[in-house]
Amino acid sequence: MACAECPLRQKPAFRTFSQEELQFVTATKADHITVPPRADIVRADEVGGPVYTLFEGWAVRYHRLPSGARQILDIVLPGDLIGLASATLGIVRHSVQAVTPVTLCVLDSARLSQMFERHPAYAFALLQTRVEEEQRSDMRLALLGRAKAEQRIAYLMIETFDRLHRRGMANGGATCPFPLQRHHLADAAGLSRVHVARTLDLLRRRRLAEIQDGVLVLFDRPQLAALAGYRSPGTGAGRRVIV
Amino acid sequence: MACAECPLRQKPAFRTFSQEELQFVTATKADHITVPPRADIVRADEVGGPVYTLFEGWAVRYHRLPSGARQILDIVLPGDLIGLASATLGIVRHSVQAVTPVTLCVLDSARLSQMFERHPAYAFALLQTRVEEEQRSDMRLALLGRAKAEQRIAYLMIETFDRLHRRGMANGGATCPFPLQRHHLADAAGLSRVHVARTLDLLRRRRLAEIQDGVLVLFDRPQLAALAGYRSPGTGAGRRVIV
DNA sequence: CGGCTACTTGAATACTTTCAATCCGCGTGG
DNA sequence: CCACGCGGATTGAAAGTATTCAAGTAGCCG
Repeated sequence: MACAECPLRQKPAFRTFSQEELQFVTATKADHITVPPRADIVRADEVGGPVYTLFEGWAVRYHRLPSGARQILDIVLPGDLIGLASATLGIVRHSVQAVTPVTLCVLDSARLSQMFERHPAYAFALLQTRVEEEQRSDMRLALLGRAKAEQRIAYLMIETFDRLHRRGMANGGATCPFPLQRHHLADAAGLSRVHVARTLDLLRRRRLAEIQDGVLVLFDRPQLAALAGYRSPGTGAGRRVIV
Repeated sequence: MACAECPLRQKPAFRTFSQEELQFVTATKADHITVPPRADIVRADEVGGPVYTLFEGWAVRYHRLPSGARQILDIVLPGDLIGLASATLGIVRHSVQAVTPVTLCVLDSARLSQMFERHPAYAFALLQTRVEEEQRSDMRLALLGRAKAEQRIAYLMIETFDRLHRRGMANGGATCPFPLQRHHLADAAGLSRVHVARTLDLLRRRRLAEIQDGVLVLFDRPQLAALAGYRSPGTGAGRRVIV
C-alpha cells in the first residue's frame, strides 16, 4: 500500500499533505507488518525501536504497575502514531498491545529530525497533534480522579465513538465496532472487571448505551454525553497529523 | 531580566542553547509579569492568549468538571511552559492557577511557527519536552487509576521533589519547599481532603515523609519510592526545553 | 463431551467520602 | 489588647462506592 493511496489520509481527522511532504513520508515508510491479537507491539523500557502508524485494527497503550495491575493509558486507533517516545527520547516507558489483528506501517525513526529540518510545517502539525493528545489525556486524568464508574464508562464510549467517526469508521448512525472486552474497559477506567460489568448493565437498562458482540451502540447520545460531562472537540481548528 | 542571564537556563534540567537560539528567545520575550496567589493565569476555553514560562513560584494546571469538582492535571514549576495549547491549537481546555505569588515571562506565541522554520533543532527539543511530559502524564494516569491513596501521595511527593531538584531548588538533602495545601493534594491525587490528611498522617507516623509549614521532608526516600512504585527518569538523554 | 474463556451474580470486605464538630493560627477592628 | 471571623487542619462516625472472593452460566472449539 503506497502512502499516496492511503485511504486513511483522506478522512476528516487528518491534515492534508503537500506534494513534497507526501513524498517524504513515502520515503520514510520502511515496511508494512501484521501483528496478532494480544501480542505486544512495543514493550516498556525498550530502547530505540521504530515508529509505527496503526493502519488497521485496535491496540491499547498501557502501563504495568509493580503490583501487577495494569492501566490502559489510551486506545490506539487507525491513523494513530505509536512509539514517538522511542524516536525522540530513545526509550519508552509504556507498552502497546494489539487488541485485534493489527496492521502497521513501519517508519524510519531516524528521519524524524530530517523532517524538522526540511518540513517545518509538517513538524509543527506533529506538535499540534501531540498537544491534542495531551488534551485528551487531561480529560482522562480528570475522569479517573473525579468521575464515578458510570461516567468513566460513558465517557470512554462517546470519546472512542467520536474518534472512530472522524476516521470514517462509525457507520453513520450511533453504532461502531468495539472490540475491547470487559477487562480492557476495567483497566482503562481504573475499575474492576466485575464493576465494569455491573456498570455496563446499568447503562443498558437505562437505555443509554450498550456493548454487544463487539459492537457499541449509543442509544441516547445527548444523555450519555451529559452524564459523562463529554464535550466534543472544537471545530477542527488544529487537524491531526498522520505520519 | 534578560534571557541571557536567566539563572534557570543553567540548571541541569534544561537544554543548552546555541547563540542564535538564545537571541531568538530574547526577541520572543515580550514582557515579565507578576500574579498573586489564587489568580488564574489561564482560563479554560480561552481563545488565543500568549505563552508563558513560569519564572518563579508554583502554579497548578487543572480541569473543572461539570459537577464542580476539580482535578489538578499537573504541578507547574519554574521553567515550565504554560499555554502551549493556545499557541498551537488556538484554544485551551484547562485552566492554570497560581499557588504562590508567581512571576511569568510572556512570550509572543505568534513566533512559534517561525521557530519551526528557523530553529529546527530547538523545535525538535520542544517536541521532546512534550513527549517527556506525556510520560509523566502517563504515570499519573496509572496512579489515579490503579494506586492506593498512600501511593498516590508518596508518588507526588517524590516526583515533585525530583523535578525541583533538577532545577536546583531542593537544598541538597531530602527537603524542599512545598506550598501546596491539603486541598491541592486532594485535587491532584483524586482524593478527598479528609483522606489526604489521614494519609499524610500515616506517612509521617511511618517515618517516610511529611509536609510541615510548606516544607516537604523525605525521611526515607528508598522506602517511599518503593511504596509509590516511583522510578526516576532516565539518564537525561532528552533534556527539557525552556522557551 | 471436556476444557477454555468471557461474562454474570451474590455476599462480604475494604477503601474512601461525606457530614459534623472542633481546633488552631492569623489578621482585623473595636 | 483582645474578641471575632475566617480558612485550613483534624477527628469521629456513618454512608457510599468499588473490590474481592466464590459460584455459576453461556458459548466455542477440539
